[in-house]
Amino acid sequence: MADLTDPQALAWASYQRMRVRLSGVLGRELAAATGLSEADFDVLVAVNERPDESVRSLALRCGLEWEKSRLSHQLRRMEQRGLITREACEEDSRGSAVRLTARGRELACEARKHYDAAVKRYVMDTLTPEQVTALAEISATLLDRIEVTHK
Amino acid sequence: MADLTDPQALAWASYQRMRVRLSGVLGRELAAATGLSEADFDVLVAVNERPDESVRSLALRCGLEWEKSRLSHQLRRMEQRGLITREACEEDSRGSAVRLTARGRELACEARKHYDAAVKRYVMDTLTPEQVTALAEISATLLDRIEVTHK
DNA sequence: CCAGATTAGTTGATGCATCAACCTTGACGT
DNA sequence: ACGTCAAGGTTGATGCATCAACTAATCTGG
Repeated sequence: MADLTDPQALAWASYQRMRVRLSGVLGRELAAATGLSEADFDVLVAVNERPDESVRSLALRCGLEWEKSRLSHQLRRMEQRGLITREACEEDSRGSAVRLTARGRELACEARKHYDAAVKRYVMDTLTPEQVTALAEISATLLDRIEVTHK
Repeated sequence: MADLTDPQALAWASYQRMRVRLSGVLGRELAAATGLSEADFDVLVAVNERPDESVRSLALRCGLEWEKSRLSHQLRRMEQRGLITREACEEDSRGSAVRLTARGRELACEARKHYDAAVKRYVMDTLTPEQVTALAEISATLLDRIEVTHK
């Protein structure tokens, strides 16, 4: 129950700084290249990866692990900008179905290319393969730890 | 210039998920324990760690690596909630100096304890020492990579 | 079949992050 | 000195994230 050791504190500080800077540059490059935010991007990709024409909000929400109000607000903004459309859902008339517009589909592909390239450039080409593996394992371990206590 | 490999894509997905969930639980626990946001916390700790009574906004900004308008907005909100006070700066009459209120100082200590304990619990006690070291190295490497191209 | 509980989704409010525009004050070259 | 320019900070606008309250449709037990 002791405090953090010095190396631990330094490791944490370094991680925090990296996390902030990295998502900063990735978000900025994405916005510069496509005009999309990361939230836009996540939604577009999630919808586009589906084989079906349209996706239920519910399915999106589960895939993204977002709160329902977050998704609702986000979809409203994206609809206003002409990236998606929303229509009634057949199976459940409470639900709604999301469909990409032509522009939405186009941007989804474009953005995916830019984003993956940036991840490659900033992360994958910078770390050794062993480090990439280590990062994956660390992430998986921490995720487990979180999910153990938070149901 | 190829795409991400499958393991790379999985590693990235895992990292992203961990990043979101971890800062989620840490932020939530901090808020539950103290009523502070992470932004509040960062500012309080940064001010409190100074030996001096009051700190210039400029110094804070550099330490936190925040934009000036971000800090200004944050300080306004914190002032309204009675965590800090702001006064004119002697050396440079453009500047402003920040001082913690009694409540601010108290919360800073309280929050630090809770936060460090949570980092220990979720991260340091979960990873092996080697993994902590690896994470620190990975973070430092990525930070270097980012700073090479940006600035 | 119906009453109560769940669930899908929306809405409004608030805090946080960023951008651009602005104001004041200090710095500097001439 | 003085004119110009840069720097410290504030403000307003917008988008994103979360919470709580709400509506409407579905499910479930009796």
